[in-house]
Amino acid sequence: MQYQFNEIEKKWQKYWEENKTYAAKDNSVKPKYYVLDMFPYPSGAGLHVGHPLGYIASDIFARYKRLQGYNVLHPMGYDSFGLPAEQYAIQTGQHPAVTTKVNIEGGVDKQGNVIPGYRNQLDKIGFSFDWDREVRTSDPNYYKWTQWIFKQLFNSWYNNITDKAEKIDTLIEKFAAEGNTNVNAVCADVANFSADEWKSWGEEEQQKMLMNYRITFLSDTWVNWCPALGTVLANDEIKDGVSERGGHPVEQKLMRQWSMRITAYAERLLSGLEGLDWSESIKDVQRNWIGKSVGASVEFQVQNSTAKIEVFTTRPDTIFGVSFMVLAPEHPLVNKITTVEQKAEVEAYQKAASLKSERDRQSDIKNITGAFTGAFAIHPFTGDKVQIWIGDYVLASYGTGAVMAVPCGDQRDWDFATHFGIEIKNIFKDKDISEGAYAEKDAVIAHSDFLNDLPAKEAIKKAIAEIEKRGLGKGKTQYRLRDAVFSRQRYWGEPFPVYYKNEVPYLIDDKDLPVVLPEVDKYLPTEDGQPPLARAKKEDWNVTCPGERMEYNTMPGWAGSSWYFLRYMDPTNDNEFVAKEKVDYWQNVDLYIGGAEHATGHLLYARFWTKFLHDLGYVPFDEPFQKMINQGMIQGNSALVYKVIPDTTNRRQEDYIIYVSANFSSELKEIDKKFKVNELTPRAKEIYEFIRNKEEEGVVDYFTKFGEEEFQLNYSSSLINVDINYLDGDKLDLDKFRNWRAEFKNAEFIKEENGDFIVGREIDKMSKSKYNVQTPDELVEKFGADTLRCYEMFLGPLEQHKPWDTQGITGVHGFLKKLWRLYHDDNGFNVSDEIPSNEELKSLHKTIKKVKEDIERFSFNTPVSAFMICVNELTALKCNKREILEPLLIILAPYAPHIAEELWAKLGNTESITYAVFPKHNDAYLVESNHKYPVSFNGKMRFMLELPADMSKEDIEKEVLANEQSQKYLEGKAPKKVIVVPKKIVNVVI
RNA sequence: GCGGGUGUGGUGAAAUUGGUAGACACGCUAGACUUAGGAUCUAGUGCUUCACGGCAUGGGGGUUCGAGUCCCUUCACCCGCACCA
Repeated sequence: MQYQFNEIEKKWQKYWEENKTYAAKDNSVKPKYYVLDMFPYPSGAGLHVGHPLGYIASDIFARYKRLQGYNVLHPMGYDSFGLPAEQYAIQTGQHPAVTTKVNIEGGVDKQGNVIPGYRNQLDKIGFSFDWDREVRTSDPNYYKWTQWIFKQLFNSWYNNITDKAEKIDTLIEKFAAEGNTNVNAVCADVANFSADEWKSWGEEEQQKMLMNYRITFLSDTWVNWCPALGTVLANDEIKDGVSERGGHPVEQKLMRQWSMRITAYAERLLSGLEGLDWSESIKDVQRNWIGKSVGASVEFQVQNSTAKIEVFTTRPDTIFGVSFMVLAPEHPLVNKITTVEQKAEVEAYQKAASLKSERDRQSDIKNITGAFTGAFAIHPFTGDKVQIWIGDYVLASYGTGAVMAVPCGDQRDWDFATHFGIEIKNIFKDKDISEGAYAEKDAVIAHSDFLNDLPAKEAIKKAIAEIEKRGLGKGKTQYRLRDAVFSRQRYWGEPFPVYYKNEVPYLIDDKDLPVVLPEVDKYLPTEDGQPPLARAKKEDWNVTCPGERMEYNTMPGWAGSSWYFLRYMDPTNDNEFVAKEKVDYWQNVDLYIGGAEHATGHLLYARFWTKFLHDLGYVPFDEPFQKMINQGMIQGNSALVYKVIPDTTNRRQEDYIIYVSANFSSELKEIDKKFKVNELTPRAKEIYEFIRNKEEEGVVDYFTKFGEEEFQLNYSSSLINVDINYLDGDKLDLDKFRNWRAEFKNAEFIKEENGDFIVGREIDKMSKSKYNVQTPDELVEKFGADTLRCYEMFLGPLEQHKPWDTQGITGVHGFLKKLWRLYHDDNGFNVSDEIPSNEELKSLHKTIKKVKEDIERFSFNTPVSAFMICVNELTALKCNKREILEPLLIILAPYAPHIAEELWAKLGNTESITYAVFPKHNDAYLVESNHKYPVSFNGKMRFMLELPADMSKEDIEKEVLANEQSQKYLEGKAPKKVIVVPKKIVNVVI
């Protein structure tokens, strides 16, 4: 009886759906476990084999946890707002909501392409998702709550004293009672005001003041404007100076935008990483992105001026080494302090710097440039005059846009000083700074007054104390993290629950949420450059706008994905974003699986929102994802064919395109240059003759003749990608290839001796344009979902990147067939109730032990091998005993749930295997009476010796030395030492 | 430059605490059965040597009775970040 995987899989997928087998219970006596996959964007291209890799791993873990008695939450949904659907809408006029629906549910797109649909593709793989909890960020019932969270952020401020976000009401009370003098908040630069002043202000003025404190706030900020996409981008959406999506140029533009005061959370986002079970590299990326530096801010008085220059330094211990100062060219003080003599030079420099893009400045770091302002600052301790320069190695956007330059301790300052011939003071004891700065923090300070003889680390503390004592500045911590821009000038995103009255923003009432995305005539900006939503008239919106207009921006992609894991706990709640008792039960995500590319985007924002919701008491935890695994990328394995077009002067070359099997590429090179026919290697001669024959047919001359029997082939060649579906291994199916496109119809092929045509290989990203996309659907059709699941895991460690290769899939498929045969004979299902032998029990129990241990350490590839070994052993033992075969199904079920269910049912079980009990291994079956000792001499293994497992060390030593084989290796000498490790090895040292 | 990661047969890989390196699978070779579905089974397969043996976990060194595993050093590739004061 054959293993009919297609029938079995359809049957069980239907059963699971009808019986809601994977529905999670919101209250249960079982312990909870939350397994989540990163939110997918449902693109029209559909799934390729790389996408489900992580889903398979998380599904195995979810199923394993159910078998271990956990109540498992394992949901799936869609991050369905986003650029591709909108770009498609701009091109075709089709509403992005329609495109999105087709991409998820399947159908035909506007150009007539059949879209399989994410959901259909996922269903075929047999995932144990609780689909009743599905969410889509573009669903008004979902984004109602994204808008609600936005309102909470708007109505909150960050109190540095309590170190958490608080309701804005508490701030308003303070303002009314005592003004802002005693308020310690994360906010914009604001002047002090009294309670009376506050009360004297009108509504509008008060609102404007509050905007400086709100956690989401409206302000004019320099943003990354991407003209091609017609929108602003966050820092994490830019890679190498161009937009991450599409690779378009980005420029700086001052725009009125919503931002999120994520900087308030910088310290907590940093320290919170400690307790997370994430990879070191992702944590490092986040640490780097947050960029904490501890130091001091110090003020330098400008000579003959009231102006002061504030600098931030991490090395206040080196303050006596300051020999000049550098301001960013954009620094506001530059124009004030520059002397008349230096004015021309400084302005020229400023102009040159402003013309350079951010990217140019960064790529041009070796070129040291700057200009002297002619002004001097007074050193706060020594009273010395120090020159003030401008230079574009100082960034306007970091710190105060100014540095105190310490050339002996900072390489950039050293380079600058050396280049412009500025004095370099050495304030380090016994350090040579003639060749470069000494930047390590382990020096001892010298020539520095009260800091002399102190090691740097102590000097830093002392310097800060002194700076504060003299009122020159204070200890300060600086972060690289910037507030996150939250507006997008796009259509397909969450509308803000905001309207404007006199250009002051106000919130739409909770009872009127959601503010639904209005219909517009076009998905493009208006003629005067307003975002697409400006096309909607006031009455097109579902809410009555109490002001003159609604907000025209929409929220960025990360809005919906920053809290989706909470909505899965309570997806249909109309009264709250998530009910308290549900979030109290489910808590945070126990295991999160997804790509590493979201390190500075989604993963940081979701942590920020979680901490914020925690501060307001809405969620009981302040980290969303406790453990995370980042699956590696599956790369495409492109197939390349060498296309050779012999050139002639008098003939259309396309008539004679020749495709050359990959193994001939070196031979092709032989005839590429001048050659003599009789000197060619046999294979190269083959090509020569092949083309020569063509030549005679066509009266053309592909070969240039140089002398007697000396030729050179004239040709142009290129490598073309062929569809990997036309391959069998590396062999190209020539009939399929000829039928692919008209131009291949009459193609000529130079094949291997055995008649095969071999393609070249290259590892690329999997993409349609390379014809190297493997869809899971094809493999499920051919081999079944269980095979695909096991194979994707069998490929190697989850985190590792690996090229896709279907070669090995037959091995995994064969294993499942072999498993099937254990339960069947020629007449059908046949399992006996006989008592199993010790050998059979041992095989099963060692597999139980290994599979459990491996899954628990997230080693998903090794259990597949363990299953194979077990099935091989049981096949060899001809074991068909229930007591072995029934538990085997349970441990296999997470990997191959369909075949497990089928055989489980055949064994007479009436309930799904999903909630069976994962068997416990019994050590008694694993103990061996004998152990085969590898016997080594001087560390080299020479022979095996089987001895009783409980034999004493002394007896083992005697047995080994008495063994006749040992005599050969001892060569009559007495051993110096014999190392015996019971049940491991014996090593004889001679 | 800084940070993180990876280097093991023809290929994907295994070896969890230092203890038989290469499990399991692909591929390949030979054979059996059947002569078609990409079926199934058996044997072999790191390199080298006729063999005894020797050599092998990117390279070099060290610790150890014993190192893929620990330490030092070096090379290659991949991924982040990058004038961050």
